[in-house]
Amino acid sequence: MHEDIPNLFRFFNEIGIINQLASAILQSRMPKGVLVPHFTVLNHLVRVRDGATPLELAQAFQTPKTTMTHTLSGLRKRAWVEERPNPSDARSKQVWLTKAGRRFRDRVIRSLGPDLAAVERALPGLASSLLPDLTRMREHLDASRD
Amino acid sequence: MHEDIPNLFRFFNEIGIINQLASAILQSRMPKGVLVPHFTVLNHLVRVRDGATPLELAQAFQTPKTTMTHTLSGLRKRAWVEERPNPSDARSKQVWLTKAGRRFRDRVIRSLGPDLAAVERALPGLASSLLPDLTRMREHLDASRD
DNA sequence: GTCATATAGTACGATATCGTACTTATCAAG
DNA sequence: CTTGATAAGTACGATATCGTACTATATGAC
Repeated sequence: MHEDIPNLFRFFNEIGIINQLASAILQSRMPKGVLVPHFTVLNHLVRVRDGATPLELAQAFQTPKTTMTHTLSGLRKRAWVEERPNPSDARSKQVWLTKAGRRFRDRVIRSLGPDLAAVERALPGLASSLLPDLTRMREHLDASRD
Repeated sequence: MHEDIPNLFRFFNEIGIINQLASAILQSRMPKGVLVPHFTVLNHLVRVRDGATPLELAQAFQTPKTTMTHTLSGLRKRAWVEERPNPSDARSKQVWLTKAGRRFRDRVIRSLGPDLAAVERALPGLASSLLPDLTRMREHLDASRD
C-alpha cells in the first residue's frame, strides 16, 4: 500500500503547492487588474538586470514570447517599464524599469511584510536555513535546461 | 547598494523559479492537449483522496470553481475520472479516478525518471534532505489560509 | 553588392482561466 | 408546510496564455 514515488517527485510536488499558496497571497496584495506575472517581471528586472530584451525575458520565464508582449504592454500602460530601441539590433527592444515601476515593486514587497512575519513567527529561521540549498537547486535547473 | 529584501521573500522567489522550471519539464512529458493542471488533479486524487467534490478540488488548488469544471471536463472526456452524484447532497458530485486515470498518472511519473535521475546525479540527496522542512512549510501555509 | 536563412517582435485565432449571474438543492426559522 | 438565505455547479462573457503565421531586420555565403 506504500507508494513508490521518488523523493524528488515529492520534492517538486511540495514546491508546487507552496508556490500556489504563496502566489495566492501575492495576488491578494496586488491592485485590481495587476497580475502576478506583472510583478514577477518587475522583480526580475530588479533582481537580475535592467535593459533585457523581451525575448530574454520570455526565455527567463519559459513563456512564449507572445505572452511576454502582452505582459509588457500592461506594464507599459502603467508606465512601470519603458521600451527603447536596442542600439545593437534594430529588430529588438530593451526593457527598462521606470522609477514608478521600481516603487511599485518595492511597495508590493513591503505590503507582504505582515504575511511574511506570520510565517517567520510560526517557523522561525526555516526559510533562511533552506535558502542556500534551494538556490543551488534553482541554479542547477536553470543551467541544465536546453 | 545591498537590497533589503527579507529572506522569506527570497525563499518564495526561489520556490517560484524552481516551480516554473519543473513545470516546464513536466509539461514537456505530457501528451499533446493534456495540461499540467490535468495531471495535478489526478495526482491530488491519488495523493490525498478519491471521491472529492469539484468544489473541494477547486479550493485545494486555490482556483475558481469554474476553472475546475473546465479541467474536470477534460479529464472526463479522456475517461480519467468519473463523476458520480454525491449521495449526501443532490447539488453536488464526487470525482473518482478511473483505472486509466491512475495508469496515466503513474506513466507520467515514470516518464520523468530520467529527468529526476539527472537532478539526483548532480545534487545527490539534496531534495530528500529538504523534503521534511518543505513539508512543514507547506502544511503551515495550507493550515493558515482563510 | 545579391541571395538564402535565421531571428525579434507582433497580429491573429484557439484555448485556459477568471468573474458574474443564474439554476437547483439545502437548510434554518417559523 | 412555506419562506428566505446559503451553497454546488454551470453558462456565459472578459481577459490571459499559447501556437502559428507574418513583417522587418540581421547574418552568412557567394
